[in-house]
Amino acid sequence: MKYSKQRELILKTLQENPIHPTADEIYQLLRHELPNISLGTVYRNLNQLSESGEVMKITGLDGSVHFDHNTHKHYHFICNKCNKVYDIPAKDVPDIEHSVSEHTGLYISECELVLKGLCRDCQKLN
Amino acid sequence: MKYSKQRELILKTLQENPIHPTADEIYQLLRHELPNISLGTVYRNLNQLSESGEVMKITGLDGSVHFDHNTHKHYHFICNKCNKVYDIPAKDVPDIEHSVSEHTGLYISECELVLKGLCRDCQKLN
DNA sequence: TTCAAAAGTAGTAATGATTACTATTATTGT
DNA sequence: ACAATAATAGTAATCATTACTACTTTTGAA
Repeated sequence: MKYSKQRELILKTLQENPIHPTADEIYQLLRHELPNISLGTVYRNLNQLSESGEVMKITGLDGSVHFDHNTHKHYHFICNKCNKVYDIPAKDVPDIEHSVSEHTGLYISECELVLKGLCRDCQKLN
Repeated sequence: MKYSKQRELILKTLQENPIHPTADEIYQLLRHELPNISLGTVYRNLNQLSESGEVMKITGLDGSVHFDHNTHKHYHFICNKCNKVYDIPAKDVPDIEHSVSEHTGLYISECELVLKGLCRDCQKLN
């Protein structure tokens, strides 16, 4: 993988905007700095970066695809009211892989968990 | 929601084919019995049925959308080798909702879990 | 430093899944 | 039996994503 300014800025945008943006949101943000970056470039780089493990690709319950620069093991929560995506650290979730593989004999390599509900702010507003 | 033969057959197809088919797979299966059913009809009905809770919509880690007539609480596993989708009964998985809401204060209403790895058959073939 | 191979890019076209639209048909309660 | 309402087939439109192409950057060795 060769260096490119575009890839560097995509990664930087992702780090500076921990809002779990979509490819198009990153594209819109980047156009300020790099007016004629191509949307295809954003997709290509995000896919490369998620292949190489530098970013994480999250598919929401509605099928929308978000990207996350947090590569520590963690899960996600999407608020039904404000639609924000929150990180759930692995320590707040019981060990799923181990439990499932013990009960079923399956070998588990990946585990995606998406929770939905109301975040703390939106609970107050009720 | 009025009765329709199309919706009845879509539900029947889903029950008789517990392979977690996609909308298009259901469409292809149904064309044998109902040669000029429309793909749009399949989508419309699957969405209605998942709205009304009669079927379950699953988004795989790759974003592909599958449907499941099993409405008991359960999760899914997709084999990396044979690509089959398996049901994981809730009893094989620790109580995620409770644990997360205790640790985070979030109110959890939905919980989608998709695991990937090797199924028992594909483990043997290694 | 120079230069050619490899990888990356912008811009555009193509794809594939899903939804919207419309004129027609089926279901339902009275 | 009939009018209101919902559903349908078929087609066109949309949206996210990928593929393609001619051109530009990066990189490492001569």
